[in-house]
Amino acid sequence: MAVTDEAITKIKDMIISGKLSAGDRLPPEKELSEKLGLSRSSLREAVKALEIIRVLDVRRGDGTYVTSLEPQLLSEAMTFIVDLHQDKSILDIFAVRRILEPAAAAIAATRITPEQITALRATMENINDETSVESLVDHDLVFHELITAAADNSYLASVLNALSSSTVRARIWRGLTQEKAVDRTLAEHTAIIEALERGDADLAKSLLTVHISGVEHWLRQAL
Amino acid sequence: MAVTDEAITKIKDMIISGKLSAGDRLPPEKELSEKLGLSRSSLREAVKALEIIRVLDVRRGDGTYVTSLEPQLLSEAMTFIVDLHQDKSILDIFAVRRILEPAAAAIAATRITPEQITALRATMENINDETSVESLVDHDLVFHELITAAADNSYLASVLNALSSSTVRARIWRGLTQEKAVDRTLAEHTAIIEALERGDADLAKSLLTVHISGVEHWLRQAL
DNA sequence: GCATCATAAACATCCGACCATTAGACTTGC
DNA sequence: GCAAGTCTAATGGTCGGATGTTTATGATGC
Repeated sequence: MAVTDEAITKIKDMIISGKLSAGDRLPPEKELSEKLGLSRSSLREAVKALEIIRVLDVRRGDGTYVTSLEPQLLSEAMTFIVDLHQDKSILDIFAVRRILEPAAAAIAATRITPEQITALRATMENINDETSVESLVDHDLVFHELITAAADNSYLASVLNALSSSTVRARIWRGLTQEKAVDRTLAEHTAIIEALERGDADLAKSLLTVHISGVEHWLRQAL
Repeated sequence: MAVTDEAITKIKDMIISGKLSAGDRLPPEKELSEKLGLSRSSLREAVKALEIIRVLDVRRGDGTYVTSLEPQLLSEAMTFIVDLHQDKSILDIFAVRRILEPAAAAIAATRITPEQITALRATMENINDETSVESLVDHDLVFHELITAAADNSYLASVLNALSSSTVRARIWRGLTQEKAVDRTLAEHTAIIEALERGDADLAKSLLTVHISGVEHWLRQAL
């Protein structure tokens, strides 16, 4: 194994074993490189790799720290990866979403707060036929993130958010607007909000399944 | 943004835009660094970061290539990340598994092949009270991977495999053996195989839910 | 045709220098 | 005493080049 990979493994192990905890500061690059027995250049490659997957947080002029390792950071790292995979088999990704998101909605229905309902309704305002694709994507992102957030499981939210990154959504919404399917999508969103508000987990789950399947169906014929 | 991060973004964009496709070879480090306007050292940090998330494949003495970007590679990258998160909220991770794996089993029940059934049974052989924890973990890994593989959705399998990495499993099995719960776990595995063999999707789904919930329950009281 | 070897290309590693930024100590002025 | 500004040491960011190691490839000889 290359020295850089060894360094990555060593740092990873230090975190898993608890020698390094969330928020801890690593020794300066020069010192750590000597300790691990490699050059600063090679160590920096290792640190950069761990930085991109949100394990380390490098602050210039200050030092390098272990991130909070919160689930949300998993989402960022996963999104980066999924963005690169999306063209390969977007339908497979959608199939996973179709499993997770209805389940998330069912959980959300049992514990969503009035404030979250209000926030959901807010995503529906000021949307009409002239709304730009970018704006539609933004609202759609917030809508679905609010639902997954209401399910109160950060990992569930992370995986879902990564699987439906804004890059993926953008391409889909572009298609939806061309197909004049925006109205239908918004109507489904409205129905979902109402089900959540009534605490009807079963209906919310089914509505989400229908909602996602609809987009999936459009995708299937568009490809 | 630092030059290294710019390089990461540029390479990523080249892949997303299609200028670089799976299997393509990148220009030599020296040439690419000049093209992107940064030093070779900095470029190498970018390449290393993309290598660890399985986007680039660096072959010493040969060159650097874009990986196949197959879903399985997503799993490797995700596993690396999840390993670092596991202590934070393993119960949340289990909750996601409890959603995904029963759904995967239901799909698997409709399309599993006799060969896959045979392979599943094979994971049950030679297991008894003296079997080491490491061996139990291995068999358990194969058992669940076979089910997710039978569902025939690489992304579903990738996410599931990452969420139940061997590191996570190892700790759980250590607990299970202490609790003398190995027999029960194996009995549940047997029941799942039979349901899959009969093509009973509904039962397979429920059995998986029960199976995972059982472990979840043990975990909840152990923590 | 096949095995062996020589060569060049490409990545791996290291070193040392210098730049840019930051946190924190310090000074200043009130 | 306190607030604002300043200075400095620590730390990461970037670079260029030198050298080692591995691999692919073509030449060579049989």
